[in-house]
Amino acid sequence: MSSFDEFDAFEGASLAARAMAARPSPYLDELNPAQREAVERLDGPVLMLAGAGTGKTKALTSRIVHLLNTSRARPNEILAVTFTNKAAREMKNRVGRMLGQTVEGMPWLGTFHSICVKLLRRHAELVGLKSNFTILDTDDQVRLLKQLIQAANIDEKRWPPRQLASLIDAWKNKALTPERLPAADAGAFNNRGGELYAQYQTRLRELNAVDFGDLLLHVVVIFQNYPDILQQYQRWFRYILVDEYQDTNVAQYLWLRLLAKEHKNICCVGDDDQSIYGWRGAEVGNILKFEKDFPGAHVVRLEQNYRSTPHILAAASSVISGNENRLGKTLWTQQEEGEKVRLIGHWDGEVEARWIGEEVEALQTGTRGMKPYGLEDMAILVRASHQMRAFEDRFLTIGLPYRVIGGPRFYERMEIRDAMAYFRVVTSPEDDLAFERIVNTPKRGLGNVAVQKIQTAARENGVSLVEGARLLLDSKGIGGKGAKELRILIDGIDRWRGLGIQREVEIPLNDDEVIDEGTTQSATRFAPAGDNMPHTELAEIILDESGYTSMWQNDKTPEAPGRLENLKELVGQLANFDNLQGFLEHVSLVMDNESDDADAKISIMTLHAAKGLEFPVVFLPGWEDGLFPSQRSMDESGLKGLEEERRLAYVGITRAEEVCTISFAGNRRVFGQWQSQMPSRFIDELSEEDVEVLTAPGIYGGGHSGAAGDFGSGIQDRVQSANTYNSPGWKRMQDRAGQRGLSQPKESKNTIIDLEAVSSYSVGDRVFHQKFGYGEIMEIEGDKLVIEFDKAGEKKVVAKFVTASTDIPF
DNA sequence: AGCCTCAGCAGAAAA
DNA sequence: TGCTGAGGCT
Repeated sequence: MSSFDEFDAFEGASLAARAMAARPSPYLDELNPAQREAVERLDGPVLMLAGAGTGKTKALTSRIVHLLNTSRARPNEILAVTFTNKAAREMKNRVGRMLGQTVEGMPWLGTFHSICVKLLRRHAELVGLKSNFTILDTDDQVRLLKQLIQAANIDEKRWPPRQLASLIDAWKNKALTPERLPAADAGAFNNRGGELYAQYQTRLRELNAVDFGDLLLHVVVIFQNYPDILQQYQRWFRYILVDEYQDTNVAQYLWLRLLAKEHKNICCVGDDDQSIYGWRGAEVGNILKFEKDFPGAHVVRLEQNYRSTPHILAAASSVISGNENRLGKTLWTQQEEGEKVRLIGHWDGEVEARWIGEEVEALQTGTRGMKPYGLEDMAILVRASHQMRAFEDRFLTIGLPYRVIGGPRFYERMEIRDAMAYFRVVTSPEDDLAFERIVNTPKRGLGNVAVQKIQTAARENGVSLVEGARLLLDSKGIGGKGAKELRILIDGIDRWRGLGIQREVEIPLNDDEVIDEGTTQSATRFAPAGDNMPHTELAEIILDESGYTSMWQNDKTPEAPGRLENLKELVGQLANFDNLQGFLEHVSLVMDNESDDADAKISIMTLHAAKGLEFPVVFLPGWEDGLFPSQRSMDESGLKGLEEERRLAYVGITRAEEVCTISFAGNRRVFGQWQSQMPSRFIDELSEEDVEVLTAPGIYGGGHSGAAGDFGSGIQDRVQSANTYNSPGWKRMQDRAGQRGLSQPKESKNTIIDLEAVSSYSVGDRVFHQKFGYGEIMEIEGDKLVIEFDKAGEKKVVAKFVTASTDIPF
């Protein structure tokens, strides 16, 4: 690592010749001067400091196009890394669009992890793996660690496997192998951390498996231990581009520095003000010390914002200016003035959700003196996911279509993981974790005792679990119904393996992947299915014959049909791959949960999930000290934590294009307990001239609600006794509250009563609801139905959200 | 083996 | 409050 200290000025001479063949570059005319500079300064280290909404992706993609257009590099000599598949996909698409062709020829544009998989498959043997290693996800990782903790006789109550998993993850993010682990770290986890980490790595090698952290770590280790291999890649990648540089961790940083050492043409794009993943190992320091790390670095600031109106931008700037360690940018815009950031306080979280629901409907019809907005133009961004529930409940009640972004990912669903485990058992004989997962799914009468026996048999003979099970059966070490079922399963696995047998052959790498010109490289790969059974068909056979499909067909829970749908989708996706192996890798690494559902719905998501997105209308609820900024974050990381929370606030505000509404509640129920809290300190930091304080009719407005009167005195008392809160927003709110405006009914007037939907039901009907499952109608009120759900209890739901059901109540 | 009850705990989350 | 996991009961 220290060998990096000299990173001298670049040499671009040999490349200048290539630039001779430059073609016209119309895309340059579409850039502003800063973007243009970032695109045209191709040689040497460049740091592109791109503020929110300043056309970062445009600059980045134009730069790639420019590299190709000026013949500085061939498509396969450009390394372009992103964090998410979504970002990689977008870059690919945009470059393709600009070039007017597909970018099949950019094999090194992808996520850190997908690129590392590619590298690691080539050199797996250097870290004791085979090139067809399995990639474990967090769940497998935790199950494995649990076994190790149990074997080490450690109380897993006091020392939970999850905790060890995150420790190991953190170490890998810092590029610490077990050997390099500092004593202080090794002493973590009841003094057994280092030991367990080493055992875990050994076990992974035995299973021919890696976890996500290994993908980077192994490659870094290979680069560090095999200079000749590193050199090959250093030479090959003439130009390196990195997106979201502020999110890189130590391992990624080392990886990049190693690769950039030869040509020194590295362009990192990022925004220190949007660094919100410190808890995930990201080092803001990486971007802050870029100029030191890469001497001669050129810094370009993109400061013209094309997204938000001036008030929104100014409010965001005023908040972020509270942070100390910043590189500093001044965002500006040419847009016209627009709305101020709107601020409103509520009595409690429920009132907040109700108010936002009504406000959304008002904005749809344009009754706020603004143009009407569609639901797809609006988003609610929360700090913690448990805040979402209040909105879901409310929106379900008033029949407002919404979509939650971020939930469980497709491949994290139980049925997908089960199906994949079956495929893994068939394709990788050593995959014990997969076998453990499916051995009793569906139920085969193979419980704990049976699995223990199989494990013992496997261990004693030094074979995999499948082989252990076979031996156990042959030696009659297991009997009864379980034995019969186990035999059927083992026979099934043998048969499926036979059906899907892939010819393992040496085939040359694709031309565009060749790294070292001159030598022909090849790798052991699985040939595309030729005379074998098509793998889609094989997949269906596995799922059917194992009884997995029928398990869900016989399942009566409301989720079952959806799960079968997902399985169908999974098999459908298979058609896009040459074989099961390729598919498994795709699912663990690439498959995400993007719903292409374009229906008009308001989006609900966390602030973290919102990074990179933008919406005309944004709601930012829950700005209360303790929730946002999060108490836990401040307790654990002190000022650093607070600054990251502040950046999160900045990210939130800058998602808004035209209307940004911040709100807080005086009281909130957290884990069933009522808590009252102060408005967020970030509210004080908003520049007064960019904020308009709203009062909620019907809440401040007096009238019938008992809570109305309480609000003023309750929160005021707390605020005055605390005597710390004197924000401009708060003072104005007090003034307004004194005025006692008009009272208005609390229920929305804009909900169109869909009597047609109601009239098709009567009391006693059985119905089905997407979220709550089956239930019976108890009462009909207007356009709403009171339904007693079998699982979820009594709920009031808008009629159009349920469908008639013919199922029999159990 | 599988259902049920009770205790414990609760964070943001890419690959 | 509501989910998860472990252990007890049938």
